[in-house]
Order: sequence, then structure tokens, then C-alpha cells
Amino acid sequence: MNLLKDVAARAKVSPATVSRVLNNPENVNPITRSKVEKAIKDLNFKPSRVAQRLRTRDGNRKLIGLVVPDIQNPFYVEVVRGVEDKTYANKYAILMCNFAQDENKEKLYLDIMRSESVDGLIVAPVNEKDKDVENLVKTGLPIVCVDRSLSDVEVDVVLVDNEQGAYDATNYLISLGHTRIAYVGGLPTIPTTTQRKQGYERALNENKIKVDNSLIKFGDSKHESGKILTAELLNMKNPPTALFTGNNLITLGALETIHSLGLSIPKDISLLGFDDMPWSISLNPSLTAVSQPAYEIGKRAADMLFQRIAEPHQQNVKMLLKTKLIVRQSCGKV
Amino acid sequence: MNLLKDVAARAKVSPATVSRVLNNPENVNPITRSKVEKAIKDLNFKPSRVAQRLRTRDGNRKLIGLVVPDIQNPFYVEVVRGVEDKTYANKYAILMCNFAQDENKEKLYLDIMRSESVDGLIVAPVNEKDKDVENLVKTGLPIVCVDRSLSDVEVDVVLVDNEQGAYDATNYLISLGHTRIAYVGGLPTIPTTTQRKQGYERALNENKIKVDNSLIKFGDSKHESGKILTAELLNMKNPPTALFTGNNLITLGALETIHSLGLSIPKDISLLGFDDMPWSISLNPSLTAVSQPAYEIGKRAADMLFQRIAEPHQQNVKMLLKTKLIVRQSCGKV
DNA sequence: TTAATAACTGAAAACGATTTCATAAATATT
DNA sequence: AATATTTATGAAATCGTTTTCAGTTATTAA
Repeated sequence: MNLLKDVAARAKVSPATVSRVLNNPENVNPITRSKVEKAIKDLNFKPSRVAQRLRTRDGNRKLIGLVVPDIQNPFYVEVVRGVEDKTYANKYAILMCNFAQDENKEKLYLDIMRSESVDGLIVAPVNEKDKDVENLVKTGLPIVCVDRSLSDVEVDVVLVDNEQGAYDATNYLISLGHTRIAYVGGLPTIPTTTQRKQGYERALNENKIKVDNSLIKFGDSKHESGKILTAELLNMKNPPTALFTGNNLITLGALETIHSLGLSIPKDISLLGFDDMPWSISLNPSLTAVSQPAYEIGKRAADMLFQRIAEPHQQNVKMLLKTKLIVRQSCGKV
Repeated sequence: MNLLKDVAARAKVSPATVSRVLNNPENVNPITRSKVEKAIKDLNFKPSRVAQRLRTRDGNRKLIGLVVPDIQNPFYVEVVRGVEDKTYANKYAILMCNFAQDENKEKLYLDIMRSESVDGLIVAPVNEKDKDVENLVKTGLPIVCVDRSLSDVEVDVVLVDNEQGAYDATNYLISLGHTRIAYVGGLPTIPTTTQRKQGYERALNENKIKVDNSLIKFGDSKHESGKILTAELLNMKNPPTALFTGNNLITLGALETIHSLGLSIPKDISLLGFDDMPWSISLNPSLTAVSQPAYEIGKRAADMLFQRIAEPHQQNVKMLLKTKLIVRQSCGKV
């Protein structure tokens, strides 16, 4: 492995000059510069980013962290892509960790982020009171939250209007004549779960439909829990006529249960999912869904982070993006 | 941010001792050790992994790289999870990059891996002649390839028997009476694409069915290309009666096109996909598929990498895992 | 009891880059 | 022509750890 000093030796200059060629080429003599550049090329020299990061004080370490709650959820995959496309353009690397909705894992990964000296961090905190993320914010590390905000601390954030999205979805089901609409939520501790529940309840209330708590279920935001909760709902003596599922994976779990019970959608039961997926149109039946601009969330978050890295003391901003109801064939009239 | 020397000062010992408590607690006096441990706790000290990595020569840097061809492909998501579960247990961090089947991106990310001084690397090379990965192997960096091997260099690798999987799939279609079976492949440059094609052709040959090159298509392994190629096939004057799709995303694209043309599966056309997905059962119709043990691939690869990091000079191993044909409802008799 | 060995600890060098400071040479100013 | 300024470079300090080496104290062996 060739080091900067090897380049210096070969080009017969000091290490300082090589470093300048790398970082401030404008203030080294063109002749010297080309000698050094040749040596760099000859030796196929690549500076150690580790040494660079150790030495560099400011936000030029070319590494950002991305802490994702669940890489199996296609929503986050899209967010990741959005972040990545932006960071790639800037030759930043991404240190990405998936904590799988596990608070301990999140804590470990946040510690790692800190001690890896990332320039900044994009994270979807486990919950609104996430002390670990809060503490990290307090250290002054540039942080952008996505999908979920923090309640006790000022931070940049890119969100989607979950309440409104759920409201629209529920209203749509009501417009089809449904009154027994179940909400199959994810982890009750994460803000999106409760915001979506609020939108759901607002729609019911505005339509004078009594909220029936036996139709509201919470789980762990994963596929398996979607299956189980849906089974519970459909086995009630007086089952719902429509299911509003709280995320991607829950929707897929619900689909699986419905099919395994031999029920037909939308004839026997209507299904409306939060989160659209690239293959929603290919599901059986094609899925009516609340679509979030996931890729854009990622892009905007990355933009915001680079902004804040450049200007650490600017005011915090909260960006709220809209959802869109995509009507396909999984909901029918009652 | 508290440093090791702050801990040392508070515990009234030298930095060396603090470092020992961190790394070799067994050879520091218990009394001193607990003083230091208290100081560490009091100051909430977390060592800088950057400094640690810079200083540490051997394979103890607690960081491995993971270079993924396409994070949108659920197959790789499962692989990632497998890798992650193993590495988490060892308190390793993963530097993960998604090169989206883009060779230039791959090159940049590999450079980053090298200069981030990772202990080792898990990668699915863009192709069998991938010079960039080869060069990295030659530097002596511990590397495990997954899903795709390298032809010109010795390296540890975890593969699936793609040829056999495709053979089984094609045979199954033939057993249903199909003779006009199309193969909708991904990028022709990646080994899995050609191996699957070989299995497909072997099955045809063994059954005395002439290989019809107009029924073999290649694209870019993504959703969109699955849509386009399927449309081309179905618009032929004499279209195939069955489609064997070369990966996940292509399958989903094919499904979309088939539905948009108003065709019914399996009545009008049979569909068999390489790669199973968690929601294959919920597709319209539920999908018959060749399932790869993706999660296990990831786990095994991580195991193998830790092995090699521990024993850099052991012999290279190639692990071949089996696929499994999962019969559901997307294939019918002709 | 003394010599040999083991157990602890600290000072200082090292990892591989960047940056400050000083200096020499080149150019501009009067 | 003399001085002031700019440009270009190198020496050395630095980032935050680990590790070597040496030295001191405690333990064991003779």
C-alpha cells in the first residue's frame, strides 16, 4: 500500500506539497503539481480516508451516517436510494446501519456513528423521545431526521403528512359505504403509527362513525405481525368490512392471511395500505394505497444534511411532504 | 467530546493504561481497572474508531465493507440481513454501498472501502472479470464474493447453483407441456444471468426442444427491463406460452406487463420466476418461483469473512448452496 | 534472604494524513 | 535600486488512539 510519503519521495517534494496537490491544487506551482500528479498516478495512490478523517476537524470528512429502522421495508429502501444518489454525486460514503426496529441495536449503531466521526447523520429515530438520538443532536453533530421527528429537541426533519394521508384513506373507505373499518397499526411507540391512527379516527369522527377500539390493533410493524393481527380481526364474531393497514409489510401480511382464509378481495373484505410499492399493481388484487414520496424524502434529507454541514448554525427546518391516494382494485363498495 | 486522555487524567493513570482497560483488561490490576472503568463511565467515553483504525495494523478494526449490486432487489436485502445479523453479534460495523449495477459506482465504492481500511469485504462483483475487485483481492484484503464469482483469481465465494435451479424450473415448465418457453434474462454480463440461461438450455436440449433464440432476451436486471422485454415477447406473432424470468425485479416487471395486456396467468401465459420474495404468495396469481437461500448466503459469507480475517492464509473455499422450486399458481398446463 | 521472574504501569513512538509557521525565491511597488 | 508583497515549499506539530520498551514493584524460587 503506497502512502503519501512514498508519493512525496517519488516526486522529490515534501509530504506537505503532496497534500496540497490533493486538497488545494491552486496554490502549488503547476510544474511541481504535475510532477506530483504523475507520481500519484504511477503509484496508484489513494489517501487513507481514516487518516484524513482523524486529522480533519470540520465537516470535510466525506462520510455520512444513515441509520435505517428496517431495510426489509421497501419504503426505507427508496429513502436509502434517494440519499445515496445525492451523496454519490458528492463523493461521500455512507455508513449505513439497519437497526431492525430494535432499540438496542439502534443505540449501538449510533455509538458507532459517533465514534466513526461522520460529518452528519440521517436517521429515523425509534420513537419521538429517542434519548440516544437526542443526545447526539446535543453534541452538535449535524442530523436530519426522516419519517419520524423528535419532540424534545430542535432538529431538521423531513416528514410526510401521515395524519392527512390516513384521513384521506379512511374517508375513501367511508365513501364506499364502509363503517366497520379496522386499523392494523405497527409499533405503537413510533410516531407514524399514532399519527396514522389519528387521521383514521378523525375521518371516522367527522362522519359520525363511532371509533370501535376492538377494530384497532398494534403490532411490531413487520410482515408476521400483519398476518397475526389480520387473523384476529377476521375471526371476530362481527369482523370489519375493510382493513386499513399501517405500513407496507403489514399490508403484505394481511394479504397473505386474507388469501389463506379463502376470502376474496374486495368482495369479502376491502384492503387499503399505507405505503405504495413498485409491485403494488401486481398484487392480487392490485392494491389501493397511500403513496409516500420515499425517494424524494431521501433526496431532500441528504440536501438538508449537506446544507447543515455547510452552515451548522442555521435555523432548523421541518419539511412536510404530501401523500397521495392511489386507487386500484382492492377496495369495493359495501 | 471526551478523549482517552481525559479519562486518563480523571483516573490519574496514563493513557496507555486506559487503552489497556479497553483492549486487554486482563493485564491491568483490578483496582486500577475499576478506577478507569468508573472514569470511562463518568465521562461517557467512547473511543474514536477512526483513531483506533488508523493505529491498528491487523484485522481488529471492527469494520467490514459490504458492496451490493442493487438494494432494490429483495434478494440482496435478505443477503444484507444475513450479513448484518452476524456482524452485529461481533460489534462490527458495516460500511455498505449500493452500486446499482453501475460499474463506475462500484469502482468508486471499492476505492472508498480500501481507503476506509476495512478489515474485510463482502461483495457481489459486477462481472466475472471484475478487475477492480480482482485488484483488491491481490492486495491481500480479506474478501468474500457472494452470488457472483471471479474467474481469474482465487477468492472465497458463496454461490447458489443457478444452473441447476434454472434447469429444474425449465423442466417443470416442460413437464406441464410447454415447449415455447422464453427466458427473460438480466444483464448479460453477470454470471448468474448466463448460468441460468445454461440451465434453461440444458433442460430444453435434454427434452429435445430446439432452443429458439428469439425467445431469449437480455436486459439490465431491473423492473423496467422486465416490463419491456415481456412486452416484446408477448407481441410476437407466435408468442411463448411460458416465461421464465431471470430475477426478482424482472418477474415483477413481467407481471405488470402481462396484466396491462389483459392476459390471465396461468390461462394465457405461465410465469415462473427466479428468486422467491416474501410476498410472492400474495401476487396475482401467487408466484411459482426458484427460491434462493438469500439470508443464509449472507450469514455464511459473513462467517467465511470472519474466518479469513482470523486466518488470512487458509485455503480458499467455494460454497455452493441449493435452490428450491416453490410451486404455486402461476404455471398451468398448456 | 537473595535472586529470578512476573505483574503493572508510563513515556514516547507510531499510524497516515493535514496544517501552521517559517523561510526562500520571485514578483510588484515606489 | 531598494523595499514590500506574493508565491511556493518544507519542517514539524497534530489528530486520538495503540503498542513497544523500559522501569518499578510484587511475587515466587532457590
